[in-house]
Amino acid sequence: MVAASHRLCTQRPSLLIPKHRFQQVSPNPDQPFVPFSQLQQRKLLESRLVSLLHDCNDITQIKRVHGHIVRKGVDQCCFVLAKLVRTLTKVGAPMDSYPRLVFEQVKQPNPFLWTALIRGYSLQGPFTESVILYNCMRRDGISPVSFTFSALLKACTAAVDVDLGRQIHAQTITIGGFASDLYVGNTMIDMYVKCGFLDCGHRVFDEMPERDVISWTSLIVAYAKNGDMDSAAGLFEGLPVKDMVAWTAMVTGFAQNARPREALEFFENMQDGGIQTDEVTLVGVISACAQLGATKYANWVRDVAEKSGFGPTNNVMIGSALIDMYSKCGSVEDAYKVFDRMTERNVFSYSSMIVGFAMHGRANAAIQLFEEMLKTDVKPNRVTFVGVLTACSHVGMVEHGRHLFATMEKSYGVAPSADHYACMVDLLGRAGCLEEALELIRTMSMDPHGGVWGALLGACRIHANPDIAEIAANHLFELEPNGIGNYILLSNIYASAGMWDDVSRVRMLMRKKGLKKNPGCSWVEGKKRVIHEFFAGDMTHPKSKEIKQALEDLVTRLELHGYQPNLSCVPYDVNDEEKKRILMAHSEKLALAFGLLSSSAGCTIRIVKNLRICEDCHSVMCGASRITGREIVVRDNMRFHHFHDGMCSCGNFW
DNA sequence: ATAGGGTTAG
Repeated sequence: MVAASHRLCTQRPSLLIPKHRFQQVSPNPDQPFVPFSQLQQRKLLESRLVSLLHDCNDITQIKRVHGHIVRKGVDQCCFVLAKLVRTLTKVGAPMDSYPRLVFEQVKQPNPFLWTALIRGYSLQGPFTESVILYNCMRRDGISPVSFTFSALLKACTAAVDVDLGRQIHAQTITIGGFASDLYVGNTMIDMYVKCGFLDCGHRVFDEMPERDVISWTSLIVAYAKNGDMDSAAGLFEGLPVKDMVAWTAMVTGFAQNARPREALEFFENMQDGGIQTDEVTLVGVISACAQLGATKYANWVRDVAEKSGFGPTNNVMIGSALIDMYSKCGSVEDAYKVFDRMTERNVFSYSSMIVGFAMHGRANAAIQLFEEMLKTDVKPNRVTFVGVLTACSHVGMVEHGRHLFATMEKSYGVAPSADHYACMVDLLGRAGCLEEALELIRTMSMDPHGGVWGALLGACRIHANPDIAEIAANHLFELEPNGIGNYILLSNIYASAGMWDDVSRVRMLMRKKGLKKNPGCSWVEGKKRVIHEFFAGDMTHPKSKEIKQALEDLVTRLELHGYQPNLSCVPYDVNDEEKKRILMAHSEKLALAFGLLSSSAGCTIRIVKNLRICEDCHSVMCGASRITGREIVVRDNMRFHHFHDGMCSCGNFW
């Protein structure tokens, strides 16, 4: 019985119908007309019903077909009903209601109908229901099919339950041959890696008798998510046939691991190879551009997106990614244009825009947009609050921030996380309330992370408070033993307070740990989307001579306007001449000089820096914007600085 | 049936 229905169900009769019909109508006088057998007619009917179900997109359509099934008297046909259950699952009908009822009305469900139900629960949960059903199925003596195991493994993945997954893995081996099934193997890899057992996933991969591009891609993604792009690239290299999804996994992997240049490199190779691009690829590429801050490149990517048919008006994800990209490329206006054009907005779109305003010091715009958002159906999330609180912090709106923080859980259902505490510490700290900030940390119900203590340490630098700085730093040294920035910040705080013994103590500590200062690096976009990169003291650029000369000329002019090099920005114990030399070689100054040389008057100069901009460079940028009449936008690792006519948007407070 | 997706923080 089981075997018979099995044979019935594995056929895809829809492809056979035209052929049968053709044979019937072809005139052949030698062959008498043979009517369809009852079985043939029934198969024809079933395949028609299945294809009807295939086109159903909502529950009313499905109900209509169901009525048809009942009227035609095939309401016990498991093949058709399995399709019905799968379709119901697809449109999101709750498993316990309609799909369950369909299943329970059948006297002898076949493996496919069982599996359709198991699969439904593995998508919607409760995931234990999938396992219960599997056990019932075995108890009734029904043999599972490979699809059954895929569905069960998917439930394990969704429930992040590797123990159950291992049991099912064992079953696929004992029950007979299922472990060598390609689909089962692929789902198994996915289960192991999503549960965090990459090595197990790799072993399954190694043991599979047959693999396809999906097996490889699952592993590539797993390595990428683990931060191991080199292994991912090694696998990708060995992948015989690379499809769009595999390429996209590489592009996205590099983007997510802060290696935007390689992400773009892969994207370009992908295009050269004639591989199609879809919205998922573009999201990765846009995110890479955002990290690079490369405006011309960004505009090109936007063109590519719109030519491929994806723009802010028809795709929320692309739109939100573009908002982020334009904000990070220094143009909050362009970001807002995108936001404005979007026909559909979700929490990502709003949060990205709010964060964008905050980054650019447009706190009022951020808060206003937040209030606008509250009038819509879109609910704020953790990120939204990080954005608004950051905005308050940058303009010193202490009271507003306090109020938001106090009410966010009650009014909006977002419980403050350590990140939000970090924002509050930043807000209070910048406003000079260092003790209150420290007290707030002490009241936290969760463990404060590096961000919280880091915000306090940063505030101590602004307000020159070495005592509290020491408390914050000690926590940071424990939490982030290799975070070089913390040591430098603390030593700078001691240095400005003239506590030289403590300065050398911190330096000793750094030396003992073998920590070296990250090299400062800035980049600026030249002509033709080429990105020019400068390290501190870097003389490797082909135009180094001109750059050095241009910088000297600029500084000479600035000195006439009262500029004096801020020697305290050099935390080394060297003479003043040497300090001046070091200051003149800061990467952001090199980038500025190159930008002035290589762009025409009236062009905004956009510079991106990997570290926080130093005070001396900040004042040079201010001065340069005045005497050259240029707009200068610097993105450092924290925020944006818009220099215009001698002033900066950060209000010299960063 | 099975693979790829956007935002935050010192």
